[in-house]
Amino acid sequence: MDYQPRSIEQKWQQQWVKDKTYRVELDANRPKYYVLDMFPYPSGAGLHVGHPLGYIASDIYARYKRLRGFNVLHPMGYDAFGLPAEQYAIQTGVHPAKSTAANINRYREQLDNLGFSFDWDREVQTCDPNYYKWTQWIFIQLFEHYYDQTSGKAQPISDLQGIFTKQGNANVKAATAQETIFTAAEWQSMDEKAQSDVLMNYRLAYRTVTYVNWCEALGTVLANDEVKDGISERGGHPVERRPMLQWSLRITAYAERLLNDLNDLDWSDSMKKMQANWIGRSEGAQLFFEVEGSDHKIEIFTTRPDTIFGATFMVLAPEHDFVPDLTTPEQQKTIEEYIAYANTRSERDRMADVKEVTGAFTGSYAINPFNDAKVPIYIGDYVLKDYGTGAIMAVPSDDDRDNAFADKFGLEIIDVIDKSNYPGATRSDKLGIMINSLFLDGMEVPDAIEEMLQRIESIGLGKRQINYKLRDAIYSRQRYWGEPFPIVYDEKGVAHAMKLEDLPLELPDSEDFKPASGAQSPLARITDWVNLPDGWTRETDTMPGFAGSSWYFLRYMDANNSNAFASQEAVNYWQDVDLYIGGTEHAVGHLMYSRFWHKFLYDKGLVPTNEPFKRLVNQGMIQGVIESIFLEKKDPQTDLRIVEPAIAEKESAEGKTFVPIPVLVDYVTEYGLESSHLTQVGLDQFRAWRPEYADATFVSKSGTYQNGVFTASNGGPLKFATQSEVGKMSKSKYNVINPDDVVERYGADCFRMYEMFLGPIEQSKPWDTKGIDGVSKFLRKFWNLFIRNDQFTISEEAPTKAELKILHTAIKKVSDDIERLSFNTCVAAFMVATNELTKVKCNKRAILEEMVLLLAPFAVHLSEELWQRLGHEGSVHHASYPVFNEAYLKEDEVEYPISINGKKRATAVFAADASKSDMEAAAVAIPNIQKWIEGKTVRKIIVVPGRMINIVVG
RNA sequence: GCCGAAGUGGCGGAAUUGGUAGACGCGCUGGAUUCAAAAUCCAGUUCCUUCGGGAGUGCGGGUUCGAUUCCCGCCUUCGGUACCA
Repeated sequence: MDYQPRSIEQKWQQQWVKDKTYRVELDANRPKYYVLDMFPYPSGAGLHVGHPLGYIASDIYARYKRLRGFNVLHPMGYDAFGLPAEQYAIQTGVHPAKSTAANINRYREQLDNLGFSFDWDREVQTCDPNYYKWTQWIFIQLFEHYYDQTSGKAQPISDLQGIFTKQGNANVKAATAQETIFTAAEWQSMDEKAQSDVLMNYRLAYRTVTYVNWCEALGTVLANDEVKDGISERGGHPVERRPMLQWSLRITAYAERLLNDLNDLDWSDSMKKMQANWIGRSEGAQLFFEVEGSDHKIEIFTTRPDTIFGATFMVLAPEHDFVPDLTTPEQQKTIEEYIAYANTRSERDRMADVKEVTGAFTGSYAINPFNDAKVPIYIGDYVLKDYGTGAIMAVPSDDDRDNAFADKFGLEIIDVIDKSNYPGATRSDKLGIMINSLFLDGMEVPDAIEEMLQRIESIGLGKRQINYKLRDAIYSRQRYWGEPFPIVYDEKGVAHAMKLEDLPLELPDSEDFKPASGAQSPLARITDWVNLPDGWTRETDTMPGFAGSSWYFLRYMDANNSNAFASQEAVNYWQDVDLYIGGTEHAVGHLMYSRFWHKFLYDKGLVPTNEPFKRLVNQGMIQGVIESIFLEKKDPQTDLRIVEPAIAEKESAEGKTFVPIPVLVDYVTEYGLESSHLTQVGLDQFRAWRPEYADATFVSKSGTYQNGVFTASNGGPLKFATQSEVGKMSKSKYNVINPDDVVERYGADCFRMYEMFLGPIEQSKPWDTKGIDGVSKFLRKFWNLFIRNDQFTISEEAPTKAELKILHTAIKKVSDDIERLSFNTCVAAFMVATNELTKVKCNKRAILEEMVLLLAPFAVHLSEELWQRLGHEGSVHHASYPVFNEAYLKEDEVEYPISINGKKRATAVFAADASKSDMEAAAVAIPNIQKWIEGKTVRKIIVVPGRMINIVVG
């Protein structure tokens, strides 16, 4: 009766589906627990062994909580709208709906293979109209609300219209782009279009012209978090800044709450820091500089009002509205040339040479409000249009960039801070004593900042202000495969939200999904869909990838509800996510947007909690080994074997350099692979293919490779040498390992436990099958505890004290470690217990039954099989967790390590209740210890009961 | 540059509150079993050693009876971020 994982696993997987074992219902009598995984984007490549790492961890935790009596919500779904499916469609002509459905099926098979306890009745797919109906609905809610700073929450736009009609906007404190103040009479005299334009400045979902990240290759705009290093995160295409009419979400209205509420979350510090950095709060002053000979007042933001006497010039962003007016005729040409130059620079170019400052003089001068000094006004692209006010006062003495700019243009530098008391302080540190600053002279910098803030406010020059790096989220995509906007425009171009009863607005089925050149969405070409009666038209952009994922965790609570995004009963019961497991790559995108939407729904009273994810854990990546092979040759001169690493070149500032490869291994024999598993990736370099990609043929300068034989063009013997490095698992590196293959060979229980055994869940580590045999051996050993003479045999005898100790040590260790998500040490604890039980030949029900329960969250199939063989009717996964009893761990005697000056020299066994003085005396008497004390004075003896004894001699 | 995390045997890693450093597993060595191999089982496995002992958790210092753990200063690696005024 050998352990046969595959047949056991298939049997139970089918049984669980039949019995709906993992179905979960709202049950007000039981406490809830919500364990969530970040749902996957179903890509064409399928799951590799890295994906399930987090899913296994969350599954173990969910099962543990279930055994502990919680009503556990543990769902799964698919983030199914988005760019990759569409890119694939464009390349192959396969409709995204088709390829997405096929990918989802494949993911489901792979997931099912691993024995997860998901309640599939709650599955969501973001591309399903029944789902995105509510994505559209939430968007409409955002559209129909504004952020009222007085009440500190979102309020209906209709309220705002009421206020405007009665009193204008002067007293409204709101997150808005509206600058002009109007009276009630003025509001009433506006036509519908004008009123709608004003309201747009208040709505949480609004449409306006903004500078956006335009990606020509993808034919769409991207959100800030979808752009990395000036290129698109998806595909790596160049991105440029461009003004376009776009939908945006006013996430900045929630910046302060998004920042403050991080404090109460059980997230890693680094994750909180990442979000805090992204929000980027800074305190300072907003103030105005007058311009000589002009009515314009330049508004600036500064965190260093103390340095204003050192402000020797000003810099505006090249796109700043005042630039044309401030440019003098003499400087016209220079400025135009500079703006043209700035426009040609892509984001990537700009980032590539950050150290290089560029700019141009407008010819105009501003007046320093505190000393009436005339300071020249420049433009420069190191000043960003959309941060602060797009204009700065430049203080070259205390800011590195301003300093570089002053150097380049030969501008005056006035020292205003004496840093001599602070050696090592850098230019931008807020340290030192004010000089050359009239009334500030002699003050410390922090005091000077406060003094200036007060003066600025008291003379009405400006006010204190808080600025955020966080920008509003650009919400339009000029793509096909996304949620259509539930927005229609009337003949005057006024945007109207669709009514709930008309939702979902389904994505029209079209084969014409390629992005258009220019900024037109593919939907714009489906004219009979776009054009409505009476000259009304539909919005043709679609929503971005983060739309559907910003609220999916709420839908799981009541996934099939057609009257609401989820019933209030369900939302009030399930509340929020207790444990959320997923990758760090979503640190600022998905996690920020979800928190924003959740807070908005909270303001509306639609969800009971202020934050969606109480505890967040980021699982590490499982990396692959990237194996490269080099040709090994004989050097004709020295007759030594050499490796020619023609491809191992490094590009650096000095040009290309070649790196010698130290490894000399005959790949073919060493790894037992066949040479047909090689493919050429460079002149003399090959990559090790997995068997499923076989059939390589190539011709190179060095020779010809065909049918597994390499013939060198210059004759001579050839071998392969390999070099390996650790990196991301990716199809292009031929290092993807499919979990199905591992499961086929070792079983799903072994795969699950091995992934956990690899190391801490939060750590990244390379996949390495070397250790899997250890886990496989353990499972067989555990199974064998139940087998005597090839028969399933269980003894009803009462357990011994020693056996109970083994069991309860395991119960304590495993449950403590599960609580702190330390699954690798859980597996070790199971191994220890199993080894010990094997040693004492224990097959008693009283012990093994509890062990099966303990193991159930990990080896989900094996434990179910054993549970049944032990004679139980229901599923082990609906049983209850073993109860730990401290009494079984109590020892009569304790072994103490005895140290001399902190170094262990001997051990001694004492009764558990031995007194300190007895132990001291006995310890000193031990011969081995005597030897060390001899000729020295015992100064002190420290006895930590139950722990150790330390003798201090001198 | 800034922010964050981490450096422990041949390898993955353990040590939860400052208390026996190296649990557990892989690998390796020796043995049993076998015609033989696989599998299994048993023993050993941080390094050095004159076999008394000595050294040892990235490096240098400090606090402590006692430091992988706390403090100060460095080094390295990996993530994040980047003209944010």
